[in-house]
Amino acid sequence: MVGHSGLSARQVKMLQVIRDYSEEYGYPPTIREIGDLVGISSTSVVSYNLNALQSKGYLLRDRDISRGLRLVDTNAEDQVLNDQEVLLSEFVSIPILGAIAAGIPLPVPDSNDSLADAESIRVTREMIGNPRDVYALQVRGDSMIDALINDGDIVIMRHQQQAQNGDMIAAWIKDEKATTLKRFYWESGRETVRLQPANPLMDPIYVHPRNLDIQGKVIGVIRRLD
Amino acid sequence: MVGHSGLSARQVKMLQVIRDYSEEYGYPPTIREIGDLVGISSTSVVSYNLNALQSKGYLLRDRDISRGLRLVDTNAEDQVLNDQEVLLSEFVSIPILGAIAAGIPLPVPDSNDSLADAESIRVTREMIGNPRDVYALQVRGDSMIDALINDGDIVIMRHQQQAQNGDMIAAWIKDEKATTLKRFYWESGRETVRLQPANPLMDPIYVHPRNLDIQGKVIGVIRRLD
DNA sequence: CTTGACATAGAACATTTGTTCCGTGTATAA
DNA sequence: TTATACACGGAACAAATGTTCTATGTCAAG
Repeated sequence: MVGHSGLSARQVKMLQVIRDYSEEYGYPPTIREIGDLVGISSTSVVSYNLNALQSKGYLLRDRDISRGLRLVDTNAEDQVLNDQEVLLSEFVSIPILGAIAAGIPLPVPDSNDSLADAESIRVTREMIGNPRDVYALQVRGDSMIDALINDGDIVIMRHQQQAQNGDMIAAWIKDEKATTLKRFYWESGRETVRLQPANPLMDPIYVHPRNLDIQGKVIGVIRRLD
Repeated sequence: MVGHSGLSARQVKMLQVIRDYSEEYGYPPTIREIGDLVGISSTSVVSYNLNALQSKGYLLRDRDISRGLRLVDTNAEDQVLNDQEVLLSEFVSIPILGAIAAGIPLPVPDSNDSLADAESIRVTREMIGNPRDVYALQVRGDSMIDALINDGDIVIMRHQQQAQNGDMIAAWIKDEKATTLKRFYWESGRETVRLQPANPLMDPIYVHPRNLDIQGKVIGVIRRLD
């Protein structure tokens, strides 16, 4: 930066401060902000020097406009943005077949559910692996809190009727007429199934296998906040 | 003009008006000026739509700052997209910058974090909106249970230091030297911030704004079960 | 020494400008 | 129907921010 003849040290500094501030925030500083950055306690002095700078042709002021400063010496500074690299990848469209809540049975996918007429969500393939028999459900209400799943979340399921130990499953408990999402463990010694909430603070429940209807395996949860 | 998915016609026009105005005057327009140029008589409606644009990632607002608007530059990104096929825009690769846990500060993204050397996760674009300043963190431990987020989950964040009411944010609470994920609410009457856990059974905590360091906004959670 | 231009500081003031609050209409779901 | 969420409009409010006014000190010219 050259050619600041006729400017006081203070005015040069003010110009610099205005440039830096504008660069950082995308809009010019206020009189008080300039004062703070340059070390001037009085707004009138800042205004005074801004007028001086204007009359010397270094900037323009717009009267009564907050931040109404325009640097005349606008060197176009091109900011280099670290743009996110966009990569190609495979994806799959998963139909959202309906809702899931504690009190209602899960919708069961059948061949009538074509992708065409259902709402759907697209995810990358690595999210789900093999897309066969995969569908999604939207969570209604907060009855799945124990599974760390909240209203509005989308649960991605694979339709299957068996489960292995440790699988997170969606199950219909017949006695209670309730749907639940829990991890499945077969307690061979006691001939019962232990359903373990994801939340470690919650206690597991034990059900007889005949009282249990496995609806599918949870293979993912997607939560979109806005 | 590409990539205005999810915006109303009014919001698209607002973006255009803000761009043109900033270009012409060197500083952004006020709410009332935007209203005049777009044809909105009420300042609250302009503000309302500015907040919508912010939550969709198109700009940043600085609270209580006159003309406190920063356009997020989608230009560079669009440039990349135009070079490639449209299909590429469906996916975004998000760098996983590190871990998040209650007791450790969050990693802060900077320009050194290139996509090349970080682990990354691919998601569909509709999951995150504008990919600028977006990064991901892997959750370690179960200290985020209150936020319905568990060990191994991946949290997708947008780096920003302000928040609006209702935003789920990642915050560092200085007193307690702890990171937390909660919904942000400014209690204007009490001059404090209420941090509300996602789990409705948990009580909110109240912190003084000076004791709070907003690290970013949570825009998504991804959980992969195997 | 006195005068006047210049530069400054502090405070009061006025305007600009963002925020909040209340009400309306509409579309959708219960 | 009723309830709810969303988008909007208008007005009052509060915070921010620019302007003005008075006063002080310096310095060179008369």
